[in-house]
Amino acid sequence: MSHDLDIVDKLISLMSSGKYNAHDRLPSENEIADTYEVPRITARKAYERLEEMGYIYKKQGKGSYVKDRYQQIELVLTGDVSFSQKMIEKGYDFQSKTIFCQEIKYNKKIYNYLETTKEDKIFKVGRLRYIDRQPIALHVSYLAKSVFEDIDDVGRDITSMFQYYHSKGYTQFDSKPSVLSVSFPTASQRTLFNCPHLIPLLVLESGCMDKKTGKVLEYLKIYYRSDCFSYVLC
Amino acid sequence: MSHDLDIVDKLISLMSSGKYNAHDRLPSENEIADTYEVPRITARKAYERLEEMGYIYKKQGKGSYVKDRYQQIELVLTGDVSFSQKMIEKGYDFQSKTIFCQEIKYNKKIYNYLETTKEDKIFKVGRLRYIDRQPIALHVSYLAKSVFEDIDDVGRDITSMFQYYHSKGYTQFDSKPSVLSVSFPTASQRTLFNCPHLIPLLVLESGCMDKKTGKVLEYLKIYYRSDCFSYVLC
DNA sequence: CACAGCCAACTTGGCAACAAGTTATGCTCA
DNA sequence: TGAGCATAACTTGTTGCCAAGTTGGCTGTG
Repeated sequence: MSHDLDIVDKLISLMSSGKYNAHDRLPSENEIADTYEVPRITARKAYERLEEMGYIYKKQGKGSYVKDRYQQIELVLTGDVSFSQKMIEKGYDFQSKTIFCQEIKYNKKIYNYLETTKEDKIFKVGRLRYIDRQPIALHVSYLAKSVFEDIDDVGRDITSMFQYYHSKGYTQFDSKPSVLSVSFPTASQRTLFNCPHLIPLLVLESGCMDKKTGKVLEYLKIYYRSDCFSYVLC
Repeated sequence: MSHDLDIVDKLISLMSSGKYNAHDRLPSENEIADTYEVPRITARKAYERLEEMGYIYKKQGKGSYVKDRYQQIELVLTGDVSFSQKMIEKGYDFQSKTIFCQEIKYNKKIYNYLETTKEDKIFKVGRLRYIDRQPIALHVSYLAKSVFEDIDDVGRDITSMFQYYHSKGYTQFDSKPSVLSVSFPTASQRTLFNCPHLIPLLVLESGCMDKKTGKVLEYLKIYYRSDCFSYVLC
């Protein structure tokens, strides 16, 4: 017991065990250094990590405090029902905001996925999802202009993707296989989510097809703050 | 562009874009400090973070180098087929080692899940999974002694859980709903996985029931190194 | 020329001293 | 007595210096 990561573990277990509660003041860096018999710099590093992991916040001249962790929202990972509908059904204070709609430069993977050619244009539509006014998920939909002619005009006004599909005459859908992975937020994602760097994001890649024709309508990438959710598979 | 996290982002994008490849030597801390016009301590912090995220390794007196990232193994998240079978079918160099089998102290959640009482004993069986000799997943099975009388004797010899079930007369199974979450490894998990602290773990909680009687046989918790896998949902 | 050894110029690692911010106490003065 | 200000004792934040490790080139010697 001497490395800073050991102290991180220790403090996390003390916080989750209830020894320290939300907004409690933690021991000062010097106290930590004394109790664990390490130089202050080690105690300090431990606190810096905890801050980046979203467990604590610090106030210069005052001390370090336990952060209020977000509630764990149960999220069912299936493609059939829209995200907003799921959230509203569960009774959450849900909001959604479309934050961008812009053309992307050529990208082999996405163009192949949408079964389109280099001559086509593809737009990405970003929608930020809020629960209790906190941004907790980012949906990025990639749509081809050859399929959705007016996407560059109306993209920023889309609130529900399914509604938009309906207005284009697509009424029944198949979901393509979903791929899950974990990543860390980039600078812009950190800004959007207003979150520390070391909060991992759960990334869900999927797609949507028209059931009748089999045409690929959308390539979808969803980024979830992993500290806000637990995910239920069926 | 001045914070250490911005430099982390920048370097990650340079590495993934192919500007720096595996085992390439990265600019020294001082060079980073000069190019981004920050004090060396900032450059240093950025490198420390990258090291803990598993992107780079450092050699004192020599420099910092790009780490060989693990291949992404596609893992299908369904409870029907055993983990080892899936891996072997895909042609991976797969190994499994049972590393512990011990009684746990009373824990309400697990006891309830296994539908047993405080008088019962519950054992946890830990199996570490290797691919290409690298530990990449930890399976922890919780089994009740009332269901598996000889678990404390033979627990350490179990290689396949399904085989063990068969030997007890259970032949057909139902999988309970799976819950997914993300966490960071504890000290012991870090030792087992031989990994830096900031590699997130994907945690899959599930259970196994006997199809005929509906009896809950097992509470299962699987920890996957998130940097080794991409997960496919069906 | 060949080779051994030394030294200088890099690298990362660690730490101590100082800076800045906050608070509480106690002193001064009306 | 009471209000206000100075100060001391904490807190976290920052920086710069030196130690330790590695490399490669230069130099002296056979």
